[in-house]
Amino acid sequence: MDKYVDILKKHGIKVTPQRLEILRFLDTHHTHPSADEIYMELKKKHPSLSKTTIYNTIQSLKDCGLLVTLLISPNESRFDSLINPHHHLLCSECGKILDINVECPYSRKVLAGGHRIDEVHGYFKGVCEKCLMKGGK
Amino acid sequence: MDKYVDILKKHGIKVTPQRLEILRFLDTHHTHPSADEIYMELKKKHPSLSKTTIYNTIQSLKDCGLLVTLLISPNESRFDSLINPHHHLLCSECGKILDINVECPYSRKVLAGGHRIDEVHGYFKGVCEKCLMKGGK
DNA sequence: TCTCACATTGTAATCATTACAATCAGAGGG
DNA sequence: CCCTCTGATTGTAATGATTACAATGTGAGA
Repeated sequence: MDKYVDILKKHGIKVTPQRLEILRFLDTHHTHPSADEIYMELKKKHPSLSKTTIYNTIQSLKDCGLLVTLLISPNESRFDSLINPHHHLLCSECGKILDINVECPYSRKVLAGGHRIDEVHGYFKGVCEKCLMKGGK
Repeated sequence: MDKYVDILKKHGIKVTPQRLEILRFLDTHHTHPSADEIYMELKKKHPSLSKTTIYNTIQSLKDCGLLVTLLISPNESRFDSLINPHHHLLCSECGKILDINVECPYSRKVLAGGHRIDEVHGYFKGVCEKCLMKGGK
């Protein structure tokens, strides 16, 4: 049986082909795609797919804690299937979003000051190593 | 002479009443307003103000390094006049964005891995102390 | 097989932001 | 003090991501 069927069942949401495809895509492509990128890619194999379904499914997966929304791109939301907490770098040259695994003292969702912390996001903006090499900027 | 006149001159951009008002508002109201909130507030005193001017000025101030864009709210950009780097908490109860002054090892724009870092953003999502007290959530 | 709750689809609405063209303003030169 | 010219401001229209909504499809359990 499919690994992703199990995951959906375990989280108590209905298993559908669309949800399976979206979950599989996010789990195997850690490119932090936008909703439109997911849509364009999956439409190839599943032409009747609707963009509304993308948004609905993203919401469902988020509710299950299987997905996080990255707030790094000014134009659109990017999505990342949740494995372990990590930070992200948006490269202003190539536009790619890279995973950054730095030690973060606040990843553990603990914070002084009496606030309750549910999510921790760490974003860097700059130029990635590859572009620095290429462009000499 | 006005403090804000000096700031604009020092950064080599033209001094205009609109820019002065927007800069003053951001410097005296650290509520992380959206473009619309700035617009609504300043329109009271300056009825001919255009929303395009808000966006243009925000861009100019950003280019000068006087302003940073917060991408913590899923719906819109929030703006913060830059004093010292700090992190932010978005409270899901009251919707307010609070400054969080925690020690962050990456605030100094240094990062291993060969990438060039220009901006560091730390976002927390949760419930602020005040709402926790009130709601008992 | 039937049924019903829930998922999917497509279209239309919403809303922040950007593009663009016309007008305005103010610093500097005559 | 007026002219000029560059850049700022304004208003309207376009863009594009996301959401709302209504109609249709589907699959698990009776």
